[in-house]
Amino acid sequence: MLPARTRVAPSPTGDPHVGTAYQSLFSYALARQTGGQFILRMEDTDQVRYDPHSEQRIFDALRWAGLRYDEGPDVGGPHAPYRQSERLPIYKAHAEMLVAAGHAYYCFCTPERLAAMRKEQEARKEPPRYDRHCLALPPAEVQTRLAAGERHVVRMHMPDTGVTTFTDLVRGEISFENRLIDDQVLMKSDGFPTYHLAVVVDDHLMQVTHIMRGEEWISSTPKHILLYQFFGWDLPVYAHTPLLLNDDRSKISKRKSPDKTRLEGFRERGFLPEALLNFLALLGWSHPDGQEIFSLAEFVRVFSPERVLKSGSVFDMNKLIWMNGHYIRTLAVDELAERLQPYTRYTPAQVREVLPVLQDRLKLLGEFDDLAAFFFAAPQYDRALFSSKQFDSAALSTHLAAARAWHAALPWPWDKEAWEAGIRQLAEERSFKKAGDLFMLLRVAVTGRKESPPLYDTMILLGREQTLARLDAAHAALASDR
RNA sequence: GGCGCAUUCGUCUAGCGGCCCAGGACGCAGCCCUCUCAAGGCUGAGAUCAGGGGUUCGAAUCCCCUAUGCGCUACCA
Repeated sequence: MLPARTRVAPSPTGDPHVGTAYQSLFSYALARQTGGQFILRMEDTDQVRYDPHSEQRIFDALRWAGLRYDEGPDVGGPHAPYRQSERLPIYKAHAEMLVAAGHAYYCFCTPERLAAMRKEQEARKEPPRYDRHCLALPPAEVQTRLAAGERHVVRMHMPDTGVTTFTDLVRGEISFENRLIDDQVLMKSDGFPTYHLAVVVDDHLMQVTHIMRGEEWISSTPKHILLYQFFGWDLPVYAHTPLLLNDDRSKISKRKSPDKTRLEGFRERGFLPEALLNFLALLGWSHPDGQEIFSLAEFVRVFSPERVLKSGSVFDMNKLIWMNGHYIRTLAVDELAERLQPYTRYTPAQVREVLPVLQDRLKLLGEFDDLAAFFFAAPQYDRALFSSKQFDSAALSTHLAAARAWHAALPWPWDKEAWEAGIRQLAEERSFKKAGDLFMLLRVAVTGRKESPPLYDTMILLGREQTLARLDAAHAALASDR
């Protein structure tokens, strides 16, 4: 395959969106596997929704995800600028070319007239579309109104006949009747282009060969194709990917899925970018061998647009969390410790020390401190955790004292086999119904929790002094609570 | 309303005419391991392949119709 030039074109309108990473993933893979380039372009043509901080956050989010782009606003490239707001003269010139050729026209209709028109159309059960009021204006009048500086837009003059057909790489042939397509606004009255003009002009000028985008764009594609034809340009290849869905199967949205849409949210909670990317890849594509776990490099190698899925996928947070845990388990301790640094208040040495017993229990990096806390600070005992069906707190208290004395007498370093045998024997001597009950008593005493890594490992990590101190503290807590 | 796209276990999917009375993954249940929680291993429940017509010796797979869902229908992308 010839080198593909692909692009992702987010709008800097707020929080970096998961869809940007999702779309980037496929475009990135296609560019990389063909030895082409992947481009980032800022579609900042909406002055109303524009957020000045958004752009930098998008750069950071893509960098975090590991989706390196070859050209973009912050890295430059042969087709700069990569920010649409800095390309206004280009769009203006192209819009004028279209007008000159009769493929577009000036429109002076006010928002009020447009609104009234739509209302009427709706009342008559007609599809809402522009009535071409300004197409009929005499050229002389257009010139005088333009010269007078009257507010206006440029509209695309759609053909009244014919069918626009294109072959989508993932869905096959798709056709639209030209006469049913509205006369799309190309240039807004504020001098900015709309998406439709800007995307076509830029994709052509930037020599984009493959356009991969969400399926919500399918119905806009004929407008874009017609523009290519009006300009006399070669068409790019289109491939529309399935949508990411909310649990109710509607297009994923911040309002319905606040925990799934913000890219920064995934980072904050401690998802590994490789897990997120792997998961997203599976939402829009399937591996030819049915493999579910694969790296970005592997994805780049085996990706093919033909295997892109056709229907939208519900974003299953549960599975992502599972996958994140899986990736965490595959990491070497040193590597994991490093990755935990932004998420923990503990030192790298501390993290490395306890990680071996915590790694299998970690699903999100952000949960590490909660899991590790008892290693580094004496627990605050929750009296309820000590409750036993068999013993009252007085009895529990004496058992703890006995266990403490037994540990104190055990030669350090404690041997695992000897230690465990000792605990079991002690449980029997103190007439515990199950040895496990004694283990649990000690677990709560040592960790302040009912779930923890294996007791022996935990005590060894804590050390003799700290273990004895906690047994004392628990004993005191139980004794004072009467 | 119009146009478009889609439709296999709860969810993500495999399947491109016979190997499928449908396989895998997450989740769920049980068992094993086990001092708890995880991790891991095993087993199981779970889909009349949206419905109806065709085509064919044979259809989840091809064709048509219907239904449903979703997307678009802005001087937002």
